[in-house]
Amino acid sequence: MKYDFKTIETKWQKIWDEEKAFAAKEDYTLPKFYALVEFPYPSAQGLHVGHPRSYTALDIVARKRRMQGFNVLYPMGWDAFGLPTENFAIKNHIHPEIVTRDNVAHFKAQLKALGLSFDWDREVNTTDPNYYKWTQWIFLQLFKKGLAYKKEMAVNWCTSCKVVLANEEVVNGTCERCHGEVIRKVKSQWMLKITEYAQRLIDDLDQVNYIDRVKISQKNWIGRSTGAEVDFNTTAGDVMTVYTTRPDTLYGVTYMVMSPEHPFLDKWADQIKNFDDVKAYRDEAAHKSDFERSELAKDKTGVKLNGVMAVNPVNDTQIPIFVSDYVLMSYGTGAIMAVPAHDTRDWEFAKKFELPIIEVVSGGEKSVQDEAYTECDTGILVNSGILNGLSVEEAKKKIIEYLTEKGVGHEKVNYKLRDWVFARQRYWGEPIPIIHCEHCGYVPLDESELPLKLPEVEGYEPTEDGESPLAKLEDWINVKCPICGAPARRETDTMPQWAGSSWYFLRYIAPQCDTAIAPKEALDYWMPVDWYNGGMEHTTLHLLYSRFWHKFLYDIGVVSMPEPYAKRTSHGMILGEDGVKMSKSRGNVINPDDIVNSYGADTMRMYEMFMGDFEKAAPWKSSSIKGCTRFLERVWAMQDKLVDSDKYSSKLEVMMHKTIRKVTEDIEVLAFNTAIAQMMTLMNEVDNVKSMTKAEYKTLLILLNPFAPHMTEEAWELCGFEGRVYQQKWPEFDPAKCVDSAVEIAVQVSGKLRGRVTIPRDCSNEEALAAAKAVEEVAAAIAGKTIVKEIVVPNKLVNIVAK
RNA sequence: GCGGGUAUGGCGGAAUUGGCAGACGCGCCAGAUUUAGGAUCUGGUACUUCGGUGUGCAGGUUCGACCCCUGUUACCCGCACCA
Repeated sequence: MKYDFKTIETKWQKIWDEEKAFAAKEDYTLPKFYALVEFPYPSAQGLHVGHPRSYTALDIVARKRRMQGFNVLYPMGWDAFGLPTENFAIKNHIHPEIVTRDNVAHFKAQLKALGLSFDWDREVNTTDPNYYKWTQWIFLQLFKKGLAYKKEMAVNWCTSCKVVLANEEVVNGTCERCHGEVIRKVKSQWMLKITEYAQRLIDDLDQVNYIDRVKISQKNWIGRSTGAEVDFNTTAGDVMTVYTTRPDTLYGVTYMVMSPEHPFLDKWADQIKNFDDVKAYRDEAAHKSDFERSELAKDKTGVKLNGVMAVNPVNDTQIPIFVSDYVLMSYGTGAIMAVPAHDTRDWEFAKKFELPIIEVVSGGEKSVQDEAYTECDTGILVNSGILNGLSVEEAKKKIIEYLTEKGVGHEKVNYKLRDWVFARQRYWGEPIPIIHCEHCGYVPLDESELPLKLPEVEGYEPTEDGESPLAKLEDWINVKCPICGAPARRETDTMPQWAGSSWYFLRYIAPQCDTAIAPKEALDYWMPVDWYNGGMEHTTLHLLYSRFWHKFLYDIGVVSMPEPYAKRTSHGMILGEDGVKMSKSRGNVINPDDIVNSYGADTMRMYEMFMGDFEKAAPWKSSSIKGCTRFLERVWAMQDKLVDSDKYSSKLEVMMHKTIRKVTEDIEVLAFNTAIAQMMTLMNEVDNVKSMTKAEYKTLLILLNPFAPHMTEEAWELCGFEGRVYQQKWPEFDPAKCVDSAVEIAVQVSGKLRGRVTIPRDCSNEEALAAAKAVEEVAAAIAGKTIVKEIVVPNKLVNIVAK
């Protein structure tokens, strides 16, 4: 009988819906398993073949867990706020809500066609007011705890579109859309104090099971460093504090550098004799984009301050101060001490401005006049007063003690992590529930007024001066201050797209709940997420933001554990057939609908799981798909040829146990390709022995069900087996039955393979050696030689070393 | 520049983590079936001058190295003057 995937797949998808086969149960006495995949942004392009790679992988895990007796929560939703939808709305004058609704419907149909076992009753959508009510609620809690605040921030400003751009929209220093000039402009923005959680975000990584490279990228992004803050007196009177990771090189400081944005510059305007030059330099720097400023290859530029000098606290030497844009206001104190002998950037600057270079750590290969000696951990301090003769490590310790004692410095930890800019001047995002009153400042909306719904607007374009389109709605903006009743104005910025995805996994637990994110009891039962899979592109920001919010919710008692995800894995990207990233412009995009239509969902799932190492990028290969179809059809065709027995046959028993073990274990480590290979090997073996019992077939259908759920259910039903496959118990293997009674071992002579011999498993070393020496080629190779050593690796190989 | 990753047949990839390199699949070759093509089935398939040689390259450790060590090259991803 031909396998008609179209009819069969639709049939089973309908049955699963009707039977609510994959609904998570609200029985908190059962062992639970929460499987999570990143919810997609429902773009107009529809599903990408990359999405099902992740979804199918955890679908396999979820289906297996259900058969292993777990109460499984495997949900899906939509991260639907965002720019592409808004841009589409602007261009076509269609409400983003309608665009979103259509895109979601399309995505959902595509996902359903793949037979993924999501619990669709728990679908969430970040743009649903019942959802973003709680996004806004969390923001209010952050605000009340002082973790949300407003700050003047430099933003990317397109001078021709007159709009604020996100960093991702700035390409090579120009606007992504119009290629106009992008400059930095100061704007007052909502910020979240994620930096307050920096240390905990590092420390708690020890509690979770993330793949190493994810932990490493989290740590690198947070960028913790230890060093010291050192106070330098200046002839202007003010104390200039710098941050350094190398306080041991303090005697090598030959000048100082301030960031162009440093507030002391204006303060010293009268004392700086060349203030006009300084001001000109600062203005120039302000007009440079981030890209221009950070372009690595560029020359160091700067202006020396005439009339103000700094004083080195360790030797009272007067040194010049420069202003240069290689020093960032946003890190450390916005000013540095320059040690050209031991820092490449300082060295370049010193060479250009002909400043002295003093070696304070000896041991470099070249003179410090020719090259900065930066990797000097093993060096010895010289020209350094009280530090002379010490190692770098000792010198750091001693100088910090010295500075602390004198009251001019102390040890200091710094992080690269910045506070999170939590505002966009856009329409299609969650309104920020804050009212600004002249008298009372920023006043939070009362929680009873949540959700603060997005009002209707005429157009979705930002205003002339870059404000959100909400700024045009005078009726909506003008409200009374909730505290004093005076006229006040609503915040018109909206939240960034990251907001909704920072806590969505909590909402799946009770998507309809209108009194809380979810009942505490339910949160305590389901959290943490047991297994979260997603792309490498989200391993820094999304993971960090959501961990931060979760820790905050833990601090205020909403959730009971500090980390949201017990385990995090990452899938590799699916590349085009040409081995490069799929993109419309390259024309190498594969549409998942086409694959499902011509091969069926089961083949599509199998292929994506079989195509390569799950964690690595893999190129799509249309010609390889049929291997999976062939395998499924071979399994399908077996149903008419079964031997009526409820036992494993002696011929296949070992193979069955081996297969159960391999599939069971491989799914746990995301090795789907080898799990499938093992089932293929089993089918090859069935061909060899020319028979398969009903018991063997049943086991195979269960093992294969998570991968190819439709075909296996249909075959199960046609065979007249009881119930559904998804209701079966996951098969168990007996380790003792996974081994053959005889093994073929390799025989080497002096490390070279000379033959093979079959011996009984677990036989003695003597027996193995005797059998090995009896092999013709081996005997020939050792004839006339002295045997120096004999190595026996039980059940694997014999190595005879002969001279 | 810094951080992370990768390198194995014609191709995608396996290899119990120091013990038979190339599982499984694609492709290809031959045969069967077929008017033919397609589909399906069976067998073969790293290279080889048949001595051997082979896991990017050069060394090292070991009875034994895709695996460990040292050096090196190429490519991919992320970050970008973080003092």
